[in-house]
Amino acid sequence: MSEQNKPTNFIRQIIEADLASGKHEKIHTRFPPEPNGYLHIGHAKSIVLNFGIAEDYGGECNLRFDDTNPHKEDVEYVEAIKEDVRWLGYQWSGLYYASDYFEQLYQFAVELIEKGLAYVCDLTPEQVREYRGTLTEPGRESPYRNRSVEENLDLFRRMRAGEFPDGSRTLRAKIDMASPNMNLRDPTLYRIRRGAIHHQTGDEWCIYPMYDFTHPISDALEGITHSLCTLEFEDHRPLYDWVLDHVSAPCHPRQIEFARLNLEYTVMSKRKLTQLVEEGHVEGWDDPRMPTIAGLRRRGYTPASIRDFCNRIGVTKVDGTVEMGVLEASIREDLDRTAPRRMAVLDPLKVVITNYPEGKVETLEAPNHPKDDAMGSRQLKLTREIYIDRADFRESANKKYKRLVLGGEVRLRNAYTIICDEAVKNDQGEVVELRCHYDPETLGRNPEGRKVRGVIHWVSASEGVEAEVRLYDRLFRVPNPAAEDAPLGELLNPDSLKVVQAVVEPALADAAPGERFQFEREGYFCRDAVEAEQGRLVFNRVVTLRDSWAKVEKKGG
RNA sequence: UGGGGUGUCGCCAAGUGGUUAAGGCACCGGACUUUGACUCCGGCAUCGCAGGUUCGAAUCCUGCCACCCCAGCCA
Repeated sequence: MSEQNKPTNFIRQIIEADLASGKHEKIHTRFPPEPNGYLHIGHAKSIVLNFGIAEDYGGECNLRFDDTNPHKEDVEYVEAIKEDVRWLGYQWSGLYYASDYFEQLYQFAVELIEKGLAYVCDLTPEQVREYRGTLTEPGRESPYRNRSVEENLDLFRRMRAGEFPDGSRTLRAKIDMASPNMNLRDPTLYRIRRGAIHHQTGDEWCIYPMYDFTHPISDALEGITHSLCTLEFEDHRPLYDWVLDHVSAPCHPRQIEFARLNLEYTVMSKRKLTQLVEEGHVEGWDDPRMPTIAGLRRRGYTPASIRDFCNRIGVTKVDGTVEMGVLEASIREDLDRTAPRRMAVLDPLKVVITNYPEGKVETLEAPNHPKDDAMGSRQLKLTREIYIDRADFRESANKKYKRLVLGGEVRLRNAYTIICDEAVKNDQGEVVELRCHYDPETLGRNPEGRKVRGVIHWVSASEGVEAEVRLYDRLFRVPNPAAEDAPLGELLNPDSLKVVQAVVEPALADAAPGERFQFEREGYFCRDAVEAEQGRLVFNRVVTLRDSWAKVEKKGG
């Protein structure tokens, strides 16, 4: 897989330069999710970047939960996130929580107060907003801005002691209310959250530090060398640096921003993903149509394919949108190499092979992979009655159609050729059964004097096994749902899931949960692990095969 | 109308004054084929616009234009 090709990007170039110049001997990165939701493919980009750099430069990467807002967070998410990171194939050097640093953070805040660089402000949230000014007008200084160090120290201590109600006071940095950068207009450092039970620290604290104060210090305490985050934090970098410049932190990591991932035909924001789940448009966070790691996993994506995808799309500061085709190409490339082949008929049409003895069951050997003998083979069962896919028969067609037509001949994959003699119809004129005869001389060799161009898949009617197959497609009908005005629910692709009752070859009956196959001529499928717990045989379509016939057909083939 | 960013093929993305402007995905031809798959061969851009500097510019300068982000006691 193209995964071996070492990625290069502007961040890696910075790191290589820092290593070459001796600025750093060892690189230390971190992946810092807030445990307030499930990870998605956009997080995978960050994970592959951070852990990939640590791997490639002999450094380390921490997993750190940015848990400074107890209102939104939960242990359920920390466990899910750990599982997802591991599943993607990474092992963190250190597992930390920003909440591990609450006491140290408090002391650093005290240090700022003592330096006259932070103050307790009694403005209400509404007043703070008014005082902040606008994008084009400077803000005004808070009337509490010049309290004495002693008073600030006292008030901050009492904030911690729980003496003041939520929203009544904050600790603010004293920077510049006229700064063109809004983040520098005396940003909030601490707020009061009295009733909150934090998932790690319980009720030990009733004041909580803000991201802008917590993040640089957490990075510094862990000895992070390069703090990689997304573009929307570019404006926060001056504040990140201000904090570290004014506090006695052990080091000063460098924040570097890159563009977050946008993928066509899906959404990535936590709010919208939550909406999909809560409004019942999908069955849950692990619905195979979701761009979550859990969803992709259940769909049948491999960790390697996701890593490969992340390396293919690169890392830059350009705010772009990647086509689904790239993700699909990654999983196809992986599964083409690794998935055993099987036959499954998704839209069964019965075929009676009239010259095949009734009751006979012939065992045929079929390779698991056309190009990899090491993958072995499995047994097929041929009988007088079989199923083929409806789409593989037409009463008549032009020469571009290579499948079965009335009077025509086609090869049954891994078996004999058959010639169609009759199409039996019901009262509505629909074809309900085909009567064909086979050529016993064509097993493993071509018939004399004629060329059979088509090959179709099939399954024995009596030996085949019934299975539910879920055909997934893109969740939305528009490339960029987030940019539309209409409610999310109206932008969904009505065909994002089609459930069919299929007949699959016997070997598929004991597929392991999560096991992946190529259903020949159809696509890649994976046995649904959740349904497997109930003993149900359900397959999810990971992705279709590339289909050049569909293009020919569309053009009038 | 303030500040911070970004503009190279349909999509992603190399490129860091002298290269025929990498590569991947997609697309279009063709070969092969017991998967209309895979594989293979071939095709596919003058770099947002306009000026300027230079023997030479996607790369430097100037001026425009377009798009993204910022006014949470969210991250």
